[in-house]
Amino acid sequence: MTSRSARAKRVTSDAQVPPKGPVTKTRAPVTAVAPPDEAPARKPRAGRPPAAPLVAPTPEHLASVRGPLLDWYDRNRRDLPWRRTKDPYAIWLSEVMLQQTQVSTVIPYWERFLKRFPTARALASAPLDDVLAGWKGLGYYSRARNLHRAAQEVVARFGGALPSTAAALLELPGFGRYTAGAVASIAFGEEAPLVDGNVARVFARVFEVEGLPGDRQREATLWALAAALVKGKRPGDLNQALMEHGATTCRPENPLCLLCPVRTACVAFRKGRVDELPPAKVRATPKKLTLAVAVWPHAGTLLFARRADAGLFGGLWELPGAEIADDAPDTEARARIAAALGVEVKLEGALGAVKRQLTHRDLTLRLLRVSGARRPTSTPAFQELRWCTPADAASLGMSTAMQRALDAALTTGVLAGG
DNA sequence: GAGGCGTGGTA
DNA sequence: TTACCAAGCCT
Repeated sequence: MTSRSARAKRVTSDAQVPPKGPVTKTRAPVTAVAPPDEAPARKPRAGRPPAAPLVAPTPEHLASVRGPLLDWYDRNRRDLPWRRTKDPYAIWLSEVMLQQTQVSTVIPYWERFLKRFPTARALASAPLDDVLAGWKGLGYYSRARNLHRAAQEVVARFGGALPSTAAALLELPGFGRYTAGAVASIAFGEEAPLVDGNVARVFARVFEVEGLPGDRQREATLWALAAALVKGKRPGDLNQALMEHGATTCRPENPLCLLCPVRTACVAFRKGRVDELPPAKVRATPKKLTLAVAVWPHAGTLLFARRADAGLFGGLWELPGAEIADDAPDTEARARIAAALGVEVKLEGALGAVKRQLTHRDLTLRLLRVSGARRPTSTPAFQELRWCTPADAASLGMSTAMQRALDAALTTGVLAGG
């Protein structure tokens, strides 16, 4: 069996990207995918470059997927906490947390967060700082900022009640096509389609949708399929069934085809192409990012800084950091920190480094113990500066990377004995 | 539209 | 250890 990792590609930043085929602005040929018992009819137009076919399934083929999938879902659905509520706000929260994040990771966050911010109104009236603290460690922190903004908009424009259509939801910050479809269908019963990574994979196999992730034609095909399939009863369950099926059975690697409820309707299964659909995403090599991080003890506290809202770890607290070259000497690192803080600092010693692997960054935090005659209380490089004890810092919104750096710094005993 | 944006699980 | 990957959105 071909493993996905063997097929997966990785490009370095200076690698040549394979040239894309000639682009045609004319509509690609429409290919009807025949039900598995019949031979597929493919009629690419002569004289044109091959384009991803727009899959147009027959009503029979759709029905042969829809029914068995819903039956399977009724028997196999996982008992997830957000499936026990009909509260649109709670469902919305689950969908945002689940973006690019696995179910098992989300569950404790969802329960904690909902307890702390039980309604859209409660969330809207909370300081962003508290919201980010509730998101601490979950990653992709712009989700929390957008959620907070959207809650405020919901209160201001809709009296605290989430709008009930995908079209209206799409106007809110943090709602893309997927999340709008998910909340509209699951919380409000609208026949709104959704396509996530799971659904894309399921469709690629069942309907033999070609093309790489991100390809426009492919995306259009997937959304058209989702829209066709969701028409009917229980649209929310149908959408969840698709995702659940993709997450548990039609997995990226080692899919459980023998347990698959739609095996007989699956074109890839019939053709033996399950392992080659969908093609693996081409990922860029993470870029190196090195930050000099200031460990500045004073009277049982350390200096913390709140990052700008945009960009990496936006709005989060940190030991004040400044970007440096990977091979920068400590003297240069000290200078960068001094510039960021707007005061002179003295280098007291290096406290080692913490490395973190992000999806897109190879992050190194170099800890430098510093001191200074003038202790800063504000500086343009950061939204806010604050001198905190470790206990104070525990309740700040902070990335896991910086939490590790802080733990490492405290382990060295910088605060011991004042 | 391609790249930025986190983290933890898994093989 | 390393690399891939997961219920995407924003610019």
